[in-house]
Amino acid sequence: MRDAETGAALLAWYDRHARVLPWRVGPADRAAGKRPDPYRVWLSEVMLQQTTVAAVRSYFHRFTTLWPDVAALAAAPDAAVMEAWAGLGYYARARNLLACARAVAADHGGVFPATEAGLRALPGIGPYTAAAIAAIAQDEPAVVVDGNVERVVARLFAHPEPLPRAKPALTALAARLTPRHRPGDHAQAMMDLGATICTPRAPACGICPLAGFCAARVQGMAADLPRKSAKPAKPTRQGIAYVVRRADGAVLLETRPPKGLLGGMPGFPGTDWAEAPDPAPPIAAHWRPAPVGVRHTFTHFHLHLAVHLAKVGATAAPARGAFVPAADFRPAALPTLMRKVWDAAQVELDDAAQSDAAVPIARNP
DNA sequence: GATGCGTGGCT
DNA sequence: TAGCCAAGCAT
Repeated sequence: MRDAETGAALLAWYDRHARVLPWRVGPADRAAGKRPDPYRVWLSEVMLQQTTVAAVRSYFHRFTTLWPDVAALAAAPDAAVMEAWAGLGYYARARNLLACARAVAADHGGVFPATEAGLRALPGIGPYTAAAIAAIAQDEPAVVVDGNVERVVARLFAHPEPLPRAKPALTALAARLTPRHRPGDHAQAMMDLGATICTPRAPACGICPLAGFCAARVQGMAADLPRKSAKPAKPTRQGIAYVVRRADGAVLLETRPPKGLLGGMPGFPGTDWAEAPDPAPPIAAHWRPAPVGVRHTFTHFHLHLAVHLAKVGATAAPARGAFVPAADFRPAALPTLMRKVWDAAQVELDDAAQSDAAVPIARNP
């Protein structure tokens, strides 16, 4: 087979074209034997789960500035970590990140486990992330399989089986290419190739270092692989978000339940999100609808929210949530949906002030 | 194995 | 525009 030859061509390409990323060790340091910091590799890999490099950069910088090592992160308050994660999405990652940091600090002497199996046992570290840390930070010949690798090997071997059923077969194919020498660079090379050349649509086969090894290219079907089984359509759900300001400027917020959608994050009280939600305002007040609502799309449904506004007196007692003093309220600490709600609440009747996130209620069916 | 879980960019 | 997609994990 030409597996070894393929791997060599990939590493040769990587040595010339590796992307410069804040969590990577540069070529000179790598040649000098320097390994990347497992903490930074772990943090970046968790942030990169289902998330683009462009979105991760500023968050990675903020986290490593606030918490330069795993001990510092383990000692951070929950709310500070959730706030720093606000806007990045998939908030279970932030909860597991903190749980993992505390487990490493408490149970492993502040040092990440040296093996893939040890890493895999930590919260928020699944098969991909364990393999990535083991390969990149610890030079273990772990088989790293993410969406990029699946796509690259599906094309290299012209594997026609649709995902997710093809996952085990693609993992076996990826294992054939994984070298014992420089497995971390190999893994990063596969992912760089998938992100920049072997892209989902319109792959740049003309400049691909593996073009001569690619079965799909020979068959003219690279752009059609990997096949994917059809996904169900997203339903649309409705709801009302309630924005209450007290006379002193305090804002009524509640912390969402620790699990589930936007779990553990702050937000405005509201109805449930359903086809026919049950209106239950969190406080007695004179409510008026904001002139614009909010549209937001989650992974598995579209959401249209009406925004209802009220001002209340200094002694008003809410049935849900708690008033946050104006000085402590930061919209940036909210998940994006709730930031859109806040933006909509600011629009009042001034059309010129409408943000991109706010749309006229009339457009919400 | 299927489902739930965010967000922003791209076509 | 509406859908697709991105360095997945937990249950």
